[in-house]
Amino acid sequence: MSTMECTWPEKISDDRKRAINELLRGRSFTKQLRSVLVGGHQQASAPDLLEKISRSFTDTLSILSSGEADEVVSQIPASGQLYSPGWDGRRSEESGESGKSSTKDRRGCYKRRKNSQSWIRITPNFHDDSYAWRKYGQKVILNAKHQRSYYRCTHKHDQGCMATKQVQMTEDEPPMYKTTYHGQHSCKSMLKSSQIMLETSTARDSSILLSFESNNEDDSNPFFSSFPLIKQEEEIPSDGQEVTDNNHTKNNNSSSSDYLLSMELTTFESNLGSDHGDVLSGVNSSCTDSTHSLGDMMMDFEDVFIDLEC
DNA sequence: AATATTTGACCGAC
DNA sequence: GTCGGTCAAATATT
Repeated sequence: MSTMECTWPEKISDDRKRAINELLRGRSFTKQLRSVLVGGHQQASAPDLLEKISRSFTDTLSILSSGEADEVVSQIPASGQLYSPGWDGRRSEESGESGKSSTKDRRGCYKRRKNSQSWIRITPNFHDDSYAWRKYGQKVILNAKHQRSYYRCTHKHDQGCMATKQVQMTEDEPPMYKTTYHGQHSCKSMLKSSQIMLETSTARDSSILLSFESNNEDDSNPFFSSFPLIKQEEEIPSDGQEVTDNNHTKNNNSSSSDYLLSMELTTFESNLGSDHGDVLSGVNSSCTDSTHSLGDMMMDFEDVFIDLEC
C-alpha cells in the first residue's frame, strides 16, 4: 500500500498561505532587528526579536513539512511517536496486529528518502553544528576507508523532528569529515538568544558548505531552520575510525567547529537565485574576522526572504 | 532508572 | 544478488 498518494490541494494552499505569512513576519522581525543592531533603535530587544525570527523559521518549516507529508508534523510534543511519513516515515513496529513470524516484523517499514533535500558539509576535525543528535547506526561503505555514522535528531520522538545527518571521515591525514544533512529541524529552539548572538558573532571555522541539493519546493538550509539547541561534541575514537556524537553540554573547547553562518547565508542566497539544485561548490571560507557581523548577515536574511516570496 | 550507543538484522532500491 | 539506510535489542553510560 503506498502511503504517498494523497495530496490535498486545499490544505497545501492553505499551508502555503500560512508559510508565506510566517515568512513575512520573519522578515518584519528581521528588519526590526536590523534597525536595533545597526541603528541602535530600542523599540524591541534584539534577543526578543531573534527569538521571534527563530520561531518564524521553525513554524514555517513545520508548515511546509506538513504540506509535503500526508499528515501534519506537529510541533506539539506527542506522547507516543509522531512520525511524518513524508520522506522517511515508517511505522514503528506492528500497528495493531503483532507477533508475526519473527520477533519484530518490520516489513514495509522503510521508505527511502528520494526527493528529500540534503546538504553536504566538509569539515576538518569534527563539526559541531550545535544540534542534539542521536546516533542510530553505522555502516561500512563500499570503497570508503571509513565507516559512515548515522544520526537523527534527539527530538525525533518528543517533537517529531525528522532531521538526520550522516558523518563520514573522508581523509585522515588532515582529518576531514563529510557531513550530509537530510531534512530540517522542526524541533523547538531552547537556546537563549544571547547564546545565539555569542555563537554567531564568535564563529570561526574552516568548514565548507559543499553543496545544497534541492529537490523539493519547500527546501531551505537546515542551518536556518532553527537556532542551535544544545552544544554538541563529536569525538574521534582512538583509531580515528568514526565520530561519536554526544548530546551533553560538555564545555566544548573546539571553537573551530562553529560554523560560519554568514557564509552559509550567502551561499544559500546564491543557490536560491540559480535555477538548478545540483551540487554547487567552491565556497570560500576564510572570512573569519568578527567585523563580518550581524549587519551583513541580516542583509542576507532579508534578501533570502525576498527571494522566497516570489 | 533514564538515556545514549553499539551492532546485527531488516528493508527497499538498484 | 548487493548496497546503503534504518530499526531495535543489547549493552554502555550517566
